[in-house]
Amino acid sequence: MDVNGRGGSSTVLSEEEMDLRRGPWTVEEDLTLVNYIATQGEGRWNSLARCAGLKRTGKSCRLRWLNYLRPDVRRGNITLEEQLLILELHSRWGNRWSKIAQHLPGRTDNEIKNYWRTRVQKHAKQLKCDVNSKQFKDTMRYLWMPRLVERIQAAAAATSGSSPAAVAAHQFSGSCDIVAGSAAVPQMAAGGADFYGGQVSTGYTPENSSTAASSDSFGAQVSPVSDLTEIYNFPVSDNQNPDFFQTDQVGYTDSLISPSGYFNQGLDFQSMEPNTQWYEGGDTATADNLWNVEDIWSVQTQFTNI
DNA sequence: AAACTACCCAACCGCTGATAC
DNA sequence: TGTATCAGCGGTTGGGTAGTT
Repeated sequence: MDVNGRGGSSTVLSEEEMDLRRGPWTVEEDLTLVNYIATQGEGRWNSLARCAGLKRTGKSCRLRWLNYLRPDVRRGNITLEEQLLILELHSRWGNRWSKIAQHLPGRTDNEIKNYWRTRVQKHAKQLKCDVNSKQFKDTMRYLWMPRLVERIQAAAAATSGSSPAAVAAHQFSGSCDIVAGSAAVPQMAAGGADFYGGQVSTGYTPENSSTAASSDSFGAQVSPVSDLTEIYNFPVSDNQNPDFFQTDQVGYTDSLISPSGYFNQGLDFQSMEPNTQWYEGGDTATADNLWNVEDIWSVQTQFTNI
């Protein structure tokens, strides 16, 4: 069976011969694609593109559907929980965006990749270190991630003491001696799949089209500065004296390199299945700027002294 | 107000592995 | 077995927008 439409009398036309369109999708194209998939299903993208009457490559149709038109595509800021997960999974798998995306329901590999390149790599650049360097990985592992945990915990506590997010944050913080000062604690897996309860629902509307409006019209309220910049907003950040920072952070620094520390144990994300409904409500308001220049330099100084 | 810069992200490109013939 | 085509992945780019000078 030629499921891909190959062979037979079908001829493969060049893009020029087919007068294929490129560039941004129009609302009409979006609707055509959505309606076709609604009735015929997805897959076999090249034949789908032809049968639907779209002057696009199958590749383009697939990408548009997966990254934008799918009803379960989640839009808006990357939440703190998602940031934490991305950092952890990237440390484990590297640039395996698709694999990482499987653990963030509703997020696309493209979105995660963009997040990483625009936010995370920017900070590596600010720290004047390679994103793959040990220094930067340590920064992520021992500073950003614990700080994210703190913020998740704080956010959860502020909203509700018994919400799934609050419970999760409690469990998560309990597993981090950097935050809670305890090493003998349950790991992330203790929270398991219900670490973040909640539903993903972002229905497509014509307004969502990239051509109908700019990126911020579909709710992607992106912070002008990296989400991660907030991570180092320590109380001492206003103090320009590096000695003050180091003195104040002795205990913290010690815990960072504690062999029994939480992040030495690592997060047990392996127990998390793809498509797990793990976030609550979509906290899009918390992914904002946290990290100022002084903090960056403080961190740099700190690591050069470890 | 205009010019410039930085940022974000949708879309494209090139490659690889899988599959059908 | 070789070839053609497809799906999917990661890397890259171009355009729009917001902020700054």
